[in-house]
Amino acid sequence: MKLYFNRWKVLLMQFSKSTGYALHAIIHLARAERGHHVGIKELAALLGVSESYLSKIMSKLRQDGIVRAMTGASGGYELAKSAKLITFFDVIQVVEGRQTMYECFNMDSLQHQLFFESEAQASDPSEHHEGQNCECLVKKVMDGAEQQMVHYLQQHTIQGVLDSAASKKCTK
Amino acid sequence: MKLYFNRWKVLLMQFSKSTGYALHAIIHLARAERGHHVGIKELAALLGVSESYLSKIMSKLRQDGIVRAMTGASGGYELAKSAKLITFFDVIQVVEGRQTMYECFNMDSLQHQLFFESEAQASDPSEHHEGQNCECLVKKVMDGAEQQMVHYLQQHTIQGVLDSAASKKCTK
DNA sequence: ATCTTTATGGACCTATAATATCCATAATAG
DNA sequence: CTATTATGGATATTATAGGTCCATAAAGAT
Ligand code: SF4
Ligand code: SF4
Repeated sequence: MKLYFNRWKVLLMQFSKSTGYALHAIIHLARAERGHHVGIKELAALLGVSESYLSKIMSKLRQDGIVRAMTGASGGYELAKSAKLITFFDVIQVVEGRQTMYECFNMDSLQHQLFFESEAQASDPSEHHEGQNCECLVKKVMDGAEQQMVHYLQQHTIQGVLDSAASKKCTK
Repeated sequence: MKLYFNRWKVLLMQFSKSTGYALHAIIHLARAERGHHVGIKELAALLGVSESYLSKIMSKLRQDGIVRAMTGASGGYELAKSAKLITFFDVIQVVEGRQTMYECFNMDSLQHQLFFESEAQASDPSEHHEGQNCECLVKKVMDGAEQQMVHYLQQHTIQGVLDSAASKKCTK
């Protein structure tokens, strides 16, 4: 029972499950008391994911300075800095990477060259991407869209979510 | 030569190449004269992609009312509406789908329930997602971020890019 | 010192989405 | 009727997401 192109199971352009795991793990750490280490066992059980897999994600978070880890008995993870200083973007970036969301698929394509034909006679086409003053508008719009999202994610911290949750209390 | 987890080739959260193809194809159609049909051969050659593959994408664009198609000799594609009325979002949505970018990975997880523990004693947990007034803040931030991007993409039309390209002329 | 607990990182595996090709069929102009 | 062009089904290929297993290292407890 495979799904074919016309019935395309379009799932693209989604955050990975790993991002969800990372966010929820961080939030749990933020709720723990200062100085207390939370083990991978506890985290994995909480999120309903295997310890092996989650440990890979936690390890990346450690390498990026979001959390601290300690081995040995009564070891585990804790936040490396205040939850006020950890934005959604920080966490997401660790898992999803740092490339731009839209990459030009073919700079050698005929159309790409046509896009710069206006005054491409004088200089060589590849040079046009260096200077900031002469950028392709397609790419510009796509990058602009990404920036909108990034900016929003940079403005929302883990602490912010905790605070709102505490104060709001789901007013029904 | 495989890449392993620690060297994760993080490419996630990117627009697909298909989106690039779709956008560039639409732009080419917008530049063509009114009433003229552009064949898949021309488009595929222009973008440097196979005719078979591009035709799938064009077919989806047709189903969504972005372009019109005509079979037979001197057939091909043309825009179904003015380029002023086609936003980046319209095109992207066809290829990338319509789901939200962040999907909750596990509503049965212990943490999800903890998040709603505040007043979850009275009613059942699954009901909390129905009402708009009591939404999870993690999900809310993620959806908010998506909305920022979507809104931006909805404000930029294909015609807008063509106009800017014509007027600006890469002022060096 | 030795044992136990816990994180780390390498190698491997599997499922699925993204990308691509081939071909039979339908529709249209001339 | 014929040449041309889009359509859609079936299939193949490749890359990535998602997940497992195990040997090793580090740190606390005995
Ligand atoms: S988006 Fe612009 S710069 Fe990128 S390939 Fe297309 S025409 Fe070239
Ligand atoms: S993001 Fe919120 S609603 Fe979604 S699974 Fe996590 S706690 Fe539940």
